[in-house]
Amino acid sequence: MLSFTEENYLKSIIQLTIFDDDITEVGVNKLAENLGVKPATVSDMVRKLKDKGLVNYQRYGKVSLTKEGQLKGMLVVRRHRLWETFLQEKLGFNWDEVHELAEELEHIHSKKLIDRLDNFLDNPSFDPHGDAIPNAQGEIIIPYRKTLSEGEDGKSYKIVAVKDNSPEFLKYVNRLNLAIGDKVSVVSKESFDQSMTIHFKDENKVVTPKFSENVFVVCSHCNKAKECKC
Amino acid sequence: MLSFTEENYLKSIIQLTIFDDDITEVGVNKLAENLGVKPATVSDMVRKLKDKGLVNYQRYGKVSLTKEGQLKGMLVVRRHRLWETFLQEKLGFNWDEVHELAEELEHIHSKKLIDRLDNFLDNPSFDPHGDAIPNAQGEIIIPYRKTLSEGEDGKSYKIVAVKDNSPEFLKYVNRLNLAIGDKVSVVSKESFDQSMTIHFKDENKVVTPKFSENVFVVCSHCNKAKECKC
DNA sequence: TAATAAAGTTAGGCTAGACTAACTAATAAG
DNA sequence: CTTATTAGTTAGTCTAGCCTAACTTTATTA
Ligand SMILES: [Mn+2]
Ligand SMILES: [Mn+2]
Ligand SMILES: [Mn+2]
Ligand SMILES: [Mn+2]
Repeated sequence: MLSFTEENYLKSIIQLTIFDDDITEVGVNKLAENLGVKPATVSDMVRKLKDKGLVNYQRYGKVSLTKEGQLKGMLVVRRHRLWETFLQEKLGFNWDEVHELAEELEHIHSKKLIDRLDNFLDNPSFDPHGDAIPNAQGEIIIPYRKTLSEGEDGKSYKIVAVKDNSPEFLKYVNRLNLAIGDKVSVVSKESFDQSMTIHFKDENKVVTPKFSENVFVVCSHCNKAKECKC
Repeated sequence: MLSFTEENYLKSIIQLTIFDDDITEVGVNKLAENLGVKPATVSDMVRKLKDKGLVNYQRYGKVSLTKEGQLKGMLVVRRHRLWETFLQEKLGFNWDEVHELAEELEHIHSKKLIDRLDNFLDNPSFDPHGDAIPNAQGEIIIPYRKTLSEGEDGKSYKIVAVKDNSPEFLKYVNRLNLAIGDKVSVVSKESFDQSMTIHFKDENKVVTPKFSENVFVVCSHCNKAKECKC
């Protein structure tokens, strides 16, 4: 049975590799920063995880997940995202509140509990932030999405997810009166500073790249990001 | 913020004092046994809890809860019993499975979460084992109950709770085909070994004191344990 | 290619929460 | 009232997970 800490390491490695544009390995310093600990601490732990067969690693090398490490990590992600969904769907929490609570709930191990929760929620495919929920086998299908910042002038998009999950960002999205599923069209892009004018709900608004780079979209007509010929 | 361990100590002290026939203090050895650790460990921790103002204690003395310790402990009990209720009511777990899971869930602190859970469950008064659920202020009303072993010949009772919460005991109750809310009448008591013949669902069955001492009942007519004149 | 910077490791130390072994205080029995 | 028993404490040790400071390896850049 893995400790909270070990699970958080695996989850962090997943975020920095599998979930980050198909990079397959990550350095100790980056991992340390992501986990909010010092590199020295990660050095130790990563050796421990290697001894347990959860990561591939050798001195001065990069870290990646083994098959088993990935499975265990994905199950943490599964629990996290199912609890987030529960908190929003059943207890009425806002999408900017669920992450923090899920950080605790994700460490409750019972497979039976989590599979029943899944069922209770009608086997959701996505969490409140639009992120895919891994299945009970730890498999995940991440649909291809692009960021709003990649959008083209005049085209219409549907918001499917957000990259940044911080309460600050999510509350800003709330204030803009936008949510997952909403449609926005790109009016114009300013090449000087990457600011963008977008149109939604009968209004034009200017957003910074900090916003548009953190919003995932697909074509509002064909629901695709790649290979859209609309 | 209290650690898991500290919370477990407070909960344990509650169980051994407030919930155990109004005894008000408990010794280090008993506490150690209840927590599954050695007395030396408890000696240390109890001093720490005293320094934090959560227990009354002095060297070689007994341990009891301060006002604050009792409040904090009762909130753990509240969380425990609400999660047990959730697991049974919403996720369809059996009453013999919920305790173990609640042991983990009870340590998730968010007040907002637990109050919303309470609301989601329609503010239940009792958990799956018939135990009262403390309110958000840590107050609890424990109705007066007697054990089936105290029952009188020929009288009819309603099962309101169980004392032993172990899966073994609860599964035995299941096999007897009994549950909270069921009516049983006492046919006869054997003074030699305290065995009891009880009648329910058109059947007579003999039960040992190990059973009858762990089942709480009230009069099936007036719903009282004390002052019943039926 | 040599110097410098960045990345990563090691050694030693800290705290929480557990343990064992040896001790001391309180209580019960004779 | 003295002794034996039980209850409780202390000292020292261990592990997990963190830290800092000093060091080493790898990568970058002149
Ligand atoms: Mn999250
Ligand atoms: Mn999420
Ligand atoms: Mn319980
Ligand atoms: Mn219970």
